[in-house]
Amino acid sequence: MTKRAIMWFRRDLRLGDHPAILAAASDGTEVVPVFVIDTKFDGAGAPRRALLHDCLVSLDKSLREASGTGLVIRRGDPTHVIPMLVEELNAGSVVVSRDYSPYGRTRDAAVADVLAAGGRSLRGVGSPYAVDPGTVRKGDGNPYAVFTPFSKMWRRTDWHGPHPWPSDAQWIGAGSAGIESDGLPDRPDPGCELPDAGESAALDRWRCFIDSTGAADGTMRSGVEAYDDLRDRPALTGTSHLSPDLKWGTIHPRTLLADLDASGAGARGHTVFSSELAWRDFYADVLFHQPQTAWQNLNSKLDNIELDTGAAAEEKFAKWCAGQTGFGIVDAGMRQLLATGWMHNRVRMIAASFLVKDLHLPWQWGARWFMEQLIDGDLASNNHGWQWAAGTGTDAAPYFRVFNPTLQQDRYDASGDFVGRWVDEPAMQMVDHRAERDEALRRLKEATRK
DNA sequence: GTCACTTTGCC
DNA sequence: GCAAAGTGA
Repeated sequence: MTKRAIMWFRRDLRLGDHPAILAAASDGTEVVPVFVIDTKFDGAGAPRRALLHDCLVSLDKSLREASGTGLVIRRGDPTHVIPMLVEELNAGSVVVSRDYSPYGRTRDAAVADVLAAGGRSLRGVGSPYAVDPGTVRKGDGNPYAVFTPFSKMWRRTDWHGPHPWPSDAQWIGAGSAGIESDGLPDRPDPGCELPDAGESAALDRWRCFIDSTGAADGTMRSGVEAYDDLRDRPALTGTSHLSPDLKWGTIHPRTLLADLDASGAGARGHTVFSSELAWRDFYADVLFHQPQTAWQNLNSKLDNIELDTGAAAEEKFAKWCAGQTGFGIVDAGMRQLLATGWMHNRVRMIAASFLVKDLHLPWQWGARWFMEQLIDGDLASNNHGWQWAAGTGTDAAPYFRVFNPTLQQDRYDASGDFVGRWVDEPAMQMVDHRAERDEALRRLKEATRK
């Protein structure tokens, strides 16, 4: 009798360079492609759920083209849905790409327990990272707390090369006899424009970034070669825009790293871009070792810092969310976020610093807002990015490093092109940066007083 | 214990 | 150029 396995997709919505699919399909095993719309995420941000919807449409289409059979979609709690499907389909195992997020680990452990009770197994193969969380360690076996030494070790760690396309997989999915899919629920209204979603769109974006000779400043370089010069200029398309693809796994960082090696991008472009992938792996590693730091200060010494609360704080927060702070680059970024579900990374840092240092609000408020609005919202990268900006996170460096939004704007948007694109009214600054900087430093000193 | 280093920003 | 403290080797 032919063996059958379930390929349970989560945030790995592609067919290429996908070791879990290859593992599921080995020895002629029939593979049922499944995605569970987890009711736990019903309240997640509409832009991200809409992009997920588009990624699922694309994956379903790719499966149908490859095999004439589609993605099996079920809605519910995976700890119930997956074991039920195993029964229904008489599958011997369930194969997944490992999920290292706090919720993902809990969910997968629960699913594995239920399956084991029925004599079946949950098999984790691969992850969304070039180097799995927990792999890169110091000489004494402990994990790194600072990025630079982590990244040096990360670069010395071997990662697996890209995996081949699963051309001989025996897919048996929606449309096959006896296999039913609930189909996709209605697409949530994202409230903003979304980029093209899916694996081929991701590969197009990437090829455009490494192949073109048309860097955004008009020099005859590829995007990756110009990356070091242009990545901090929000008015330009100097970054890859692959963050939503990495979030949903429509492309894998392995693919990117291998292409960088092969492209002759030059040592500098290669190193600067790949270090961004190292940041992604680093934050996943930090969150893996300390899951509570998703929403709690990594540096608990700052737990008692004075923060604003009450109606006045809510009012300041609302202005920040709406892009009505009166600081051009902050407002432009916040409006870009509302209109597109994406924000340039330099501007994320500036907007985050402003919320924490100028408005004295909890970084968690900003992190939650970003998670609600971003199409690339990833718990590890987003929340540890916020902790970095707040000075509570993985930086040996100090809280007293305070961004000056005006100087940042002069430095990275000197022409005013970016701010002008989103803001046309005169600036009425809601606070005095100089005074709030001093106030932030005062609160820090008080909190860290021995 | 020492010493280099910090997605650096500010002045 | 300076500030400035914790990490990592």
